[in-house]
Amino acid sequence: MSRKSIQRDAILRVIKNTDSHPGADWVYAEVRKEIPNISLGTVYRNLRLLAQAGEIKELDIPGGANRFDGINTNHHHLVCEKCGRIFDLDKFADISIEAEIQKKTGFQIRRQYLKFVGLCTECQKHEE
Amino acid sequence: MSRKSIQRDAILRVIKNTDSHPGADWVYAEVRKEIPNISLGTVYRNLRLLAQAGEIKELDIPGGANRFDGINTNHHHLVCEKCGRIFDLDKFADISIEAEIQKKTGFQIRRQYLKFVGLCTECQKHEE
DNA sequence: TCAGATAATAGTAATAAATACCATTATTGT
DNA sequence: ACAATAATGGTATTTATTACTATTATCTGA
Ligand SMILES: [Mn+2]
Ligand SMILES: [Mn+2]
Ligand SMILES: [Zn+2]
Ligand SMILES: [Zn+2]
Repeated sequence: MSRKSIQRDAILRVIKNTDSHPGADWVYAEVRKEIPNISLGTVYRNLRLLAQAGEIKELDIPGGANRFDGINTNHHHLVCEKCGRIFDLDKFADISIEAEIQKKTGFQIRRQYLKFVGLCTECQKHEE
Repeated sequence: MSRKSIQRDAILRVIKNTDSHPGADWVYAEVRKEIPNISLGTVYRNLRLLAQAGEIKELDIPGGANRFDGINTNHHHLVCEKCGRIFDLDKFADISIEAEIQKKTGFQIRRQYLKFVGLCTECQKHEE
């Protein structure tokens, strides 16, 4: 990722300016408002590159497309399995057993992902 | 899932008898040794049903097919991003902030997933 | 015991997400 | 400005997973 491009800048700006944890398709639609002929492949490639570079996060979601997160600080997520929305969990930032696990298992930990799957308050209302 | 079938029994037995967290394709190959003409769709359908029923777990893996886990007790995972193997993390069983989160956010938590992504001891050796 | 109801399957077609490819364009260091 | 080459757009392809449907297997209860 050694040269810059207006496409990558736009993609990064879009993802940094929402807290909705969007998928690649939403990012594509947003960036197209600025750069109408941007390729979907460019969006995927740059989202991947930005995630590898640690500028954004990529989230694996049960039964759906991957989602991206412009916030790269340590935090975790609530995933609603009804509406698909993803909420941040800032307060409980760190699962601090990482060092202990590294020592006991020898596994070299690079990233940790904690997600709670369930129903958001909205969707609880609409359940009978 | 009200009627039983020999296909579903075989699928469940296969997944309960390995600790390798296999994908659907591996389960398919294994069950075919017993039931050579079983359909891949049947494997997928039953893995999903068994996961919904809570008999097995389904794991979302970065950049790969979903994996399944015959152990349905509370435990978490180490995912090696080089070889793709998944290791159990039994000792540190429970992220116990669940009740606190439910109270503070109102989110109704049904399942929790904690995974650490990095390099297993094997793959660390083969890195320069 | 067996006949009707219907859940489950096999085989195949279709979908959706993500990646691969490649000729063209844009960026960067000199 | 120019050469080197990273990055893109447009398209084709792959891969995982689901949908469809005619047939088969399971279950219930008369
Ligand atoms: Mn987030
Ligand atoms: Mn496990
Ligand atoms: Zn919801
Ligand atoms: Zn490994």
